Amino acid sequence: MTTNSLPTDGNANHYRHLEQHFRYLINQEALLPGDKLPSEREIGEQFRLTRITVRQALQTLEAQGLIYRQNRRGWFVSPPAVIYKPAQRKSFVEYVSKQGLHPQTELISQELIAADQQLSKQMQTSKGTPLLKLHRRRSIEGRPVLIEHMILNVNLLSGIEKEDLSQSLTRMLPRFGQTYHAMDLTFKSTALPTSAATDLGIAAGLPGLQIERINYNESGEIIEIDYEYWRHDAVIIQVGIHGQ
Amino acid sequence: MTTNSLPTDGNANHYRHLEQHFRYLINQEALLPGDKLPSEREIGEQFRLTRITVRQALQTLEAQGLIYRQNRRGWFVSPPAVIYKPAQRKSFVEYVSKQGLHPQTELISQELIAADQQLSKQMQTSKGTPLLKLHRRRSIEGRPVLIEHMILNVNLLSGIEKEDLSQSLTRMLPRFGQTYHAMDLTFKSTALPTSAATDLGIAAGLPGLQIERINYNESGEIIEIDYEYWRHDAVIIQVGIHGQ
DNA sequence: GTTCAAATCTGGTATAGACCAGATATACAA
DNA sequence: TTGTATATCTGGTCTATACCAGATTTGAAC
Repeated sequence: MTTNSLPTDGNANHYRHLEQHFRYLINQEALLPGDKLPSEREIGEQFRLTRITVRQALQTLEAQGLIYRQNRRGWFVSPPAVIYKPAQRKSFVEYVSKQGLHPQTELISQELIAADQQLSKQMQTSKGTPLLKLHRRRSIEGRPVLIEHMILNVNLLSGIEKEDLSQSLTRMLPRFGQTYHAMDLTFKSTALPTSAATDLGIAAGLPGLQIERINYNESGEIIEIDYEYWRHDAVIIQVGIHGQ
Repeated sequence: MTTNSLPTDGNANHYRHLEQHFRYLINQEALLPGDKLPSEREIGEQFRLTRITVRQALQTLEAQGLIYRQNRRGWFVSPPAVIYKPAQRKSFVEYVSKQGLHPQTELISQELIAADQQLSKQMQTSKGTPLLKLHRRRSIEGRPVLIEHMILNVNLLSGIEKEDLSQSLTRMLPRFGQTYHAMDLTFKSTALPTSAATDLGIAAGLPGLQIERINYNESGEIIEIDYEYWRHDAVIIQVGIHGQ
């Protein structure tokens, strides 16, 4: 058999060098958050590496949260992660702004439905209860970072479906005589489901952080259940646990 | 230029089919937790795909937490994730066992040191305070899932360095007149640092979950600071937040 | 200037083949 | 039976090349 390839140098860890190169540029602030990296092909030419090797390096940097990609648009330097402290009960807009970053919320869809068997059980309410399903996308510094699927108990928030639902719910609740009192949180590091990945404009199957949040009012009724899918590199969670 | 390749069929999503195939086998329990998958080369032959394509499918399943790899040993089906509820203050051994899984702890290293400038600040104690650095690996069902780096204040736990430190600290503390009272937790989804990845026997740069935990006693002194690096697919975290 | 179709650029997916290092199994010697 | 050297297997890294689909830019027509 003839071989028509160059030597493969199969264990030289070229992609680690590339990784170091970009890590250095980012640390030195030669590349700033939001900046676009050269295309995979350009990087390959510059470093005399194949695209596969270049992609491996970029994917490693992505796993480390230093860069991210936008489908068929290119690779970009990640903005810093936002710190989320659930116990403070601040709205997304509030805690992102306080950290000097610029939040945005888009309403993707809303739907008024009646609770079926499964949903009524989940929401601890009776069958037929009116529920509002919300689907929103939230961005920081123009980068989509989180997809939200919410289910609200409209019996506790009657008329809420007529509000501007791209606004903060946390701030809206007092007008309906409700406040978040207790919440149950579940965190899980998992691959983003296809739909969430599409909404975030990234490739499916990338690692992400899933947060499930059940919000109770003072009476212990469920106001709202919230499923959030975050870009893995966009958030740091801090929780304090006190007393016995 | 001559072309000596077969058509590349460059957008057929073959690896999604492979992904579905194994997902199905795992769901049907034709493949059980801990089972070894065929080698990448065997899978490639069976499905007439290149190894690169096969690897892409396997890596996607890995991101979803369904399978994991051991360096140069092969791919295996993941055991179910363990649920960790920090507020319950149960030991690792306790909450893993309660879920019907088998925990193990290995002490990798221990070192008695004196607090320098930085450490004393971190531990909120005076310079020169004796500290114990622990480095442990914990496994579930024989699979290493977490690397722990701990720093203990020996002034609060004098003589602890003579104990068997592969045992549960949580259970050991009462003997030293200490109990975990409050804790501050920070969660971050990030790539595993090289050292942690090596200790877990996996490739560096894979996504993981980093937990930082600061444990306080009743007097508000720091007993211990704990840095944990978890396999991303090995743990689900649940926290309840109550009261204002 | 505005509109819209075509060219171009970018990442996504894929084939074919290769060498390396660590883990494992095998066979042989003591 | 017990080591131990060796062959083999497996994933890890790499070259070279190709086509596809969506995003962006370009340029011509209006």
